[in-house]
Amino acid sequence: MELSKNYIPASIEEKWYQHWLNKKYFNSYPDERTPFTVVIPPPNVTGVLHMGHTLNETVQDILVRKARMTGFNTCWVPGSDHASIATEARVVNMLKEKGIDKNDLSREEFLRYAFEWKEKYGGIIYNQIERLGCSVDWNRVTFTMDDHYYKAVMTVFVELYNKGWIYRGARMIHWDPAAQTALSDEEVEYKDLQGKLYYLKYYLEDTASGQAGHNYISIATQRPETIMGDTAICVNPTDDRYKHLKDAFAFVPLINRRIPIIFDDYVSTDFGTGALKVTPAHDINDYNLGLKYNLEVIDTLNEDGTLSEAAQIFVGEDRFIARKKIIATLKEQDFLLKEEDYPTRLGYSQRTGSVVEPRISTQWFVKMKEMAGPALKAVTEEKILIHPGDKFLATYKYWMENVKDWCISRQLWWGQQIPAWYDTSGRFVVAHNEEEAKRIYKEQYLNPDAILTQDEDVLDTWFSSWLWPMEVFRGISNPGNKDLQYYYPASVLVTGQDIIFFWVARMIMAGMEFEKQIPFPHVYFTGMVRDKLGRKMSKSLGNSPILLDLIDKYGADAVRFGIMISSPAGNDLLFDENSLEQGRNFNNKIWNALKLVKMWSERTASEDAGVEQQQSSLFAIDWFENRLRQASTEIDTLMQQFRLSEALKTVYSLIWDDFCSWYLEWIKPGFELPIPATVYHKTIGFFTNLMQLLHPFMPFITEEIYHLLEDRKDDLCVKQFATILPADTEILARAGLLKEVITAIRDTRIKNQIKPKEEIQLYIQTQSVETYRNIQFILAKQVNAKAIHFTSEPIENTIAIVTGKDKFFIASDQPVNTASQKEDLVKELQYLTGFIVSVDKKLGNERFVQNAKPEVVELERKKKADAETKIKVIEESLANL
RNA sequence: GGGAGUUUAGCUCAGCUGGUUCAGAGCAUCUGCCUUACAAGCAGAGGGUCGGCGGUUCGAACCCGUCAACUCCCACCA
Repeated sequence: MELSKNYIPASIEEKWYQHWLNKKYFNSYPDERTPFTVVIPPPNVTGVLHMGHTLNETVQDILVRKARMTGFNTCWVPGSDHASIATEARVVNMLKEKGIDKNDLSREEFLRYAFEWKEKYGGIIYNQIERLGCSVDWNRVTFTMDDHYYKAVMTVFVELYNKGWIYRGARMIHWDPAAQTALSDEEVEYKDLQGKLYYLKYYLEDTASGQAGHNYISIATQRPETIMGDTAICVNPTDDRYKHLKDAFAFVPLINRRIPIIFDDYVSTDFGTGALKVTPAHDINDYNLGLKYNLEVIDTLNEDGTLSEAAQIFVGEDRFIARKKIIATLKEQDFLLKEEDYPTRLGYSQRTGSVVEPRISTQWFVKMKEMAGPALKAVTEEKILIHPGDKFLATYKYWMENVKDWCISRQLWWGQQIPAWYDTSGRFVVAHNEEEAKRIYKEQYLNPDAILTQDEDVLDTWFSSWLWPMEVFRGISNPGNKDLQYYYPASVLVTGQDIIFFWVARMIMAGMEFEKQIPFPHVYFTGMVRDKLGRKMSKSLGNSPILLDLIDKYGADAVRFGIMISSPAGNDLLFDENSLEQGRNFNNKIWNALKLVKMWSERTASEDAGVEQQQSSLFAIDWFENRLRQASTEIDTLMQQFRLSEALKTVYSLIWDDFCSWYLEWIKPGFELPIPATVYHKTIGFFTNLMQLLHPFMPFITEEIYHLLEDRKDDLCVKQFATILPADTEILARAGLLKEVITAIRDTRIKNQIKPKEEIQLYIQTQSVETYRNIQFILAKQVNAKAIHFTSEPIENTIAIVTGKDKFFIASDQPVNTASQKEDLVKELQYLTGFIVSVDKKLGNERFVQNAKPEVVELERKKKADAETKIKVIEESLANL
């Protein structure tokens, strides 16, 4: 069979994914095995997967594949999230481009468009998950608006409502004027920016005339466009500047509304002018003041962020334009005292990016306090472990302890419609469906003929996502079913740290509330993917690569490798295509190793190699066997600790360095010579083991090679890992010594400008000739020695090297440079002498000998002894020069 | 304003219970090689006051204190 020069991923990836699907390896059904369950954090149906998803899915697939090969019944549930506000925004835009205005559509018509969109983009996402090689159970695809899911959300809403944990009320909420909907606190992102503080004159009432007098009170504000909503001025009661203003009134500039001056210690005397304009409709603090002092609430903004009729002036103007115009007007009419720069923070809608407005609005809320308790306990009692823990534990705790009620209603169409039905007078009932609503209404209000209409609003996306680990197994819609019992709780949740509050915390709450059980015992937080300069990936910066392009260019395995190798656990990942290149190169390295080994297959022979070669090969096999055991143990441990990047590095180095650079070179037969059959088969076995170790990380190439190495009926994908045997450290140490000798001699060759092709004569002066007997063949080959001789005397006119206790003499055609040799040896000698001084200092210290552990002291003694013998050997060599 | 985290080679990071796996890895750099799998490769090398200062200890990258820089989260001061 002819193997291509380099590894070509495309057709191989396609072939094996299809094969795995045909074999139904990814489909899971409850059985007697222990389950390993992972539920995908459902990507939004709004678009394509970004690098954050790529990292996330790769991590999950590694864990799942490893578990599948370790005897677990693995079930990885894929799916997507309807992403209410984000998707609706996209669909509205898409319609706008087609010349369709959402407002001209009925709810049903709009939803038809939205579902079309979902079909299209959901498909794209699933295709990408497939291309990455994710071993998800495609029979279990779940969408957060599936019928059963919808039903589950209704059930949960009704249950919590009946428990008194969901309520409806007018509250100050964050309003997104672009999407024209309420937001939860979590959906608001704050950004620091440079704002301006405007100092305005509010003329005081002249008590005699009842009109504005000449005196004024100066007030600082960032938002002059809200003055028309002012209903009071507030100062601190202890502020001497304003004590005389008790029971006084002032007039709002431009509109001349008469407002009282009130006193409350909420106002700080040292900020601005110490006087605060109170606008209850547009500021949370002002709202609270308003409640306290029973102030009028004047909402001067429309839902779309333009000024309302109540503002009286600039009606219909956008809030930001209105601000500019008002400033100009205030200036003209001499109300503006001064303006100054002021660093401030503004809240932005996470989804639409527009500046949010605090606004009083009637919405639905979930009481969170009760649910926070058990969810906090689950983590503090370590029933749920967060990885990496130290970073997030405090954040999680703080949030749970200070959690506020959750605004769950959204003025959108795309999502689960709130199951509340109103009569014409505003009375309402909450029910699973309209029929039930009618029945309940009839019982409650004794009016069978009332016309009920359902609440227009839908629920926050996260109000469905928080049920994900349960409802993907129909846990809410079909309580206690077999799948739920078997698969829930999931084994691990892998997600981004940015949604710890949106999703993780709430899933834990929901799990504890509805299943009385944690949803997962482990949470693994991946970092954020940034570009190589550390910037966030964004469309506008153009630094967000397209996953499918990367897969086309490098192959899925290389993408997985690249993103994992540069992804330290829990830290942000600086994405650099360079690392994908490294992954591609790794593919080629493996591919070429395969080519080498396959070449030998045509030239196997019975044991007719020379004795030396046979011995050497046996040594190499013995060593690699144990190295493999050692590395496998390390990899296992690392993976259990979720240190996947380090585990991958270990496999990488095991394959590239140990297997390719050392082992294969050691057993490589001479040019066009046959290889002993046993050595060949051992090597195939090792190669297979390596592919198995690597498979969770790079599934495609490993499966391909698994089948190219030998004709097989089974597949690597489901090949179970064998029990790892303990490694023989003695053989590992001997190989270590051999490598050290080889490297030292190669180094010497280069330093002495001995051409790579030139063969040398190597003399070894050692006390233990036996050590070298069975590795002679390897040694000679690796340093390009024509022959190896053992000697008891130094050899004249050669280059001498000291490694450990042994001396090596290199005879070559190159003239021997005694001076440089001498220099090297003297340097080494100086180092060792200094080393002994420091060790002696330690050993001479009584307190060290007394306090340190005996092993440590013993070790120091050994160090000293070793150094002393080495010094002796070097001194001898120097004497000979 | 509150809290958490980070600081080790040019870059990205390991370094677990203080002591030989203690100063490491990968990438990058430099030198030499088209050596019979691989130049997307091979062989070799250089590179660090472990952020600063102080302390504890026989012994500190590691523990304590302090200062500095950076990052993130949370918070209603107009």
